Amino acid sequence: MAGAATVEKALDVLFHLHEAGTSLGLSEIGRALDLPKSSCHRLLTSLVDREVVDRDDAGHYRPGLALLSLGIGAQGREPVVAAARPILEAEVAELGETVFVVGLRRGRLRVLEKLEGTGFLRAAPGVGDVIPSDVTAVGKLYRVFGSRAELGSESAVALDPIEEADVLRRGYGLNRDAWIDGLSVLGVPIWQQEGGSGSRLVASLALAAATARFDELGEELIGRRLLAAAEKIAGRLGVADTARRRLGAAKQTREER
Amino acid sequence: MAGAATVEKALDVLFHLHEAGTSLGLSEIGRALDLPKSSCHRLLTSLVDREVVDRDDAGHYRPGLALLSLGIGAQGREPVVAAARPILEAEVAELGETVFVVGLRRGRLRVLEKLEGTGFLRAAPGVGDVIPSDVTAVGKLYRVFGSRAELGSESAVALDPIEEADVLRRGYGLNRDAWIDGLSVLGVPIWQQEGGSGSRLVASLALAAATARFDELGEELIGRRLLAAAEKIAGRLGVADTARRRLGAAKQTREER
DNA sequence: AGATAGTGATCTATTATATGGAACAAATCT
DNA sequence: AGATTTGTTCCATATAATAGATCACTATCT
Repeated sequence: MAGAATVEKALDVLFHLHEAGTSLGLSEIGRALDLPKSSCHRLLTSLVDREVVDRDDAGHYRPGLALLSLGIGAQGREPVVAAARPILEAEVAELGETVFVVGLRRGRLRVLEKLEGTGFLRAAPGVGDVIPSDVTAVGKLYRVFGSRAELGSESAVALDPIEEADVLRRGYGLNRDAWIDGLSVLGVPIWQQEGGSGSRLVASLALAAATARFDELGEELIGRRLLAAAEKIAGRLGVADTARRRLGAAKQTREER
Repeated sequence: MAGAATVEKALDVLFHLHEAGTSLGLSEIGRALDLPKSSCHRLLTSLVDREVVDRDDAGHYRPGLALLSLGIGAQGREPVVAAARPILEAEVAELGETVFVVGLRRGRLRVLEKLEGTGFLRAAPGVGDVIPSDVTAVGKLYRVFGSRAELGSESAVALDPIEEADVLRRGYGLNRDAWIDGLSVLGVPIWQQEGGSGSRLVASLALAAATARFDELGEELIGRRLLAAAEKIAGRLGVADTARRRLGAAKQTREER
């Protein structure tokens, strides 16, 4: 891939700071990424200048607050987020547990929006995070409903036929303690109507709760409510304009050559 | 400033996409930033590869969702945000209007956290956004309480002495229709205790409401509640460790030379 | 205290990398 | 159908990134 090596190094630094969790010193970063201190310093100078990276009083570096504007902006451009928000609010108010929306981007599942429940155990993915596609409820959903080869490499491993049948019959994906122990998740598809023809899986709606609390509510109730909520979101989304899609498709095929 | 020119160009592209609001084509970006198409293409390749920029089906570019993780991560590292969140929730529940926390970063005021009220008119700054320091309530606050020269160039213009006296007497900054017409904002300082000695202005807490609704609640009530809330946040923040501060100070003075 | 090892910042010659014009195929507009 | 605009690829040139050494400074260790 003919990219800009310097830019990729700068992004390496940025993501390393993100993953580190704590503020890092210049030498520390250089050692971790195998970059000379001087190179690191130059990259960080530019990043700090745009507030993409923040330098604290001690001279340590961490991700900067300009990323927050950029990130919120990116989220705001996802139509499904705007459509889902009031529905999420209603579900959280009713069920009291965490609900979130997941979308497929570049073969990976990303949390597009989340609203936390009122329970004590709020363990759930963060907004913007990538979640695994093998063991999760929404992952199963995409493997059944998503068009083949959309999902990354993991999708190569086909879903257990029995489980696939279950998903098709019920209309939702289920995951009990497989992803995170003690956490159960139920995910339903959000279908967007397309001009005339069929409909497309634009995102998934999921509810996560401590397994005990999950059973208290009951799988059947949760499934029913979420399916209804997904319908409402789809209604608010409206019909997608299928124009200007052939161009992109043509490009993709050419790239795959 | 000896930075990495290529990185800065890439950031130019990213911020341009952010500010544009809509998805942009390659030629469009190149024309706006005065960059050759080939250069633009190379920069975008790297940005897309890390999902910092997203390319839609039509081949148009927009800020990517990886920025959301990075942004939320950056926000999570601000101690004042974690301390303020439950307090914000309580205030919104009680008053029903939008409250937000603003911090000073690199001489500019940035919205660190926001919780929207239930009213119809929700006009307010977005999380991560920069707000002006001249006409806003929190801007006045920083010009009175903040140590001199902390704020950028705009602070050079001193605050009206009468207004300054008002802020000192009441303990809060006020802004009626000056920033956005029809919007009134009241801001109070959040002081963090420092080891032994004094205390430092770490952020500001503010409430924004339509002017009519603002008067309905009453300036006196809002001021009293917000000052109390700021105290609570300060209490949750604890005492700052003043260690490892001299190093940074020394560096700053050298840079100013 | 004095010495040592660590830090971040700065400088410079060398080299590798980004540059940007031109040419390309595809697609949209007239 | 022709004209224009799009995104993409190529390549010689010149610029910009590189990485090692050095400097100023602070903590840490005898």
